Amino acid sequence: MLTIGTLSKKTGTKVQTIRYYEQIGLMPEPGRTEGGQRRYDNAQLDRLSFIRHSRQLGFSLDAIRELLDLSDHPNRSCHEADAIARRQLKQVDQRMARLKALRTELKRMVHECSGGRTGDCKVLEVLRDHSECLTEHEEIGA
Amino acid sequence: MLTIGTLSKKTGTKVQTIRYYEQIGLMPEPGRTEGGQRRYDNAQLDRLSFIRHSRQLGFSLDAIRELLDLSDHPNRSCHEADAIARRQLKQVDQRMARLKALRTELKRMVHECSGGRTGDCKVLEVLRDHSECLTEHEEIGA
DNA sequence: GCTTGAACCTCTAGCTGCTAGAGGATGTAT
DNA sequence: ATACATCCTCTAGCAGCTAGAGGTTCAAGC
Repeated sequence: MLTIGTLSKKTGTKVQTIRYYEQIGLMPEPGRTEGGQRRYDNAQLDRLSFIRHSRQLGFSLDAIRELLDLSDHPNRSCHEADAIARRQLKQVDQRMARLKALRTELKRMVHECSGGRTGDCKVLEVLRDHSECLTEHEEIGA
Repeated sequence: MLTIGTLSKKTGTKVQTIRYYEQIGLMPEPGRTEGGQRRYDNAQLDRLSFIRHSRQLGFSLDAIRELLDLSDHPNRSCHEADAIARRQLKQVDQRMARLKALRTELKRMVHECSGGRTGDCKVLEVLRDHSECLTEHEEIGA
């Protein structure tokens, strides 16, 4: 039986985050001691590791909820899991493409900075005038 | 003189967002009609465009605050603006590197999916067991 | 001048995915 | 018995918006 602190260390998840996952129903309610402290078993350790790893791969908590559900039913078709992963891959591809465009723009800005007064600063000038941009980058939150 | 709605259309910023920027002090308090409606001039249009464009390039609102401040003082050295842009570029580079690692992993997951039962699903298996990963990807929020 | 209706106003609450802190109870080692 | 690390719940906060309720104002058409 693991305390929440031990689980925290083993998975690299903050204690507060574990409680948060329980609150939103991603982690099941664990057993408690007489005094009311949470105690976890290995199944729960596995589940949290799964969540953690999925987060590291960028899956949203909603997607993880679906993936966990699929994982709990080994006889269903894995078609859905595959679809979720593909969706995630697509998102990553899109984000990378956007970042690439931003990078180009940023590089150009920095490259052209002559180190003089802010009045002549290329960095600020580019920010002032979108028309100077070589690439389109309409989306925010890349 | 522009209404908030016109400003919104011209900059592609939602009306609520413009009011939010005013609330946090990123946009100045505009003039008002007798009835209390906001009216903007071209200086404010420029300022919002600057903010918008900076957001598109991924700058945080705090960074933008600094950049705006620098932009308001044309005689200062542009060293700081350059530093902010370089910092941003570095962040973009880091995010891209992380995304690249994630992409590799996701691609592998999806590629190995055989389309059978979830019990044998490679996607879920990889999520279950981090040790199967070829790359490290410790950071979240890539 | 009057009516209509789109656009404006303020205020509050919500989103994702946590994180931090207050104020107090529990568990374990000595 | 005592110390003190860890646990508990609860509330509020972070970025950066977004949405909705409930009410007012503006401008155009008649």
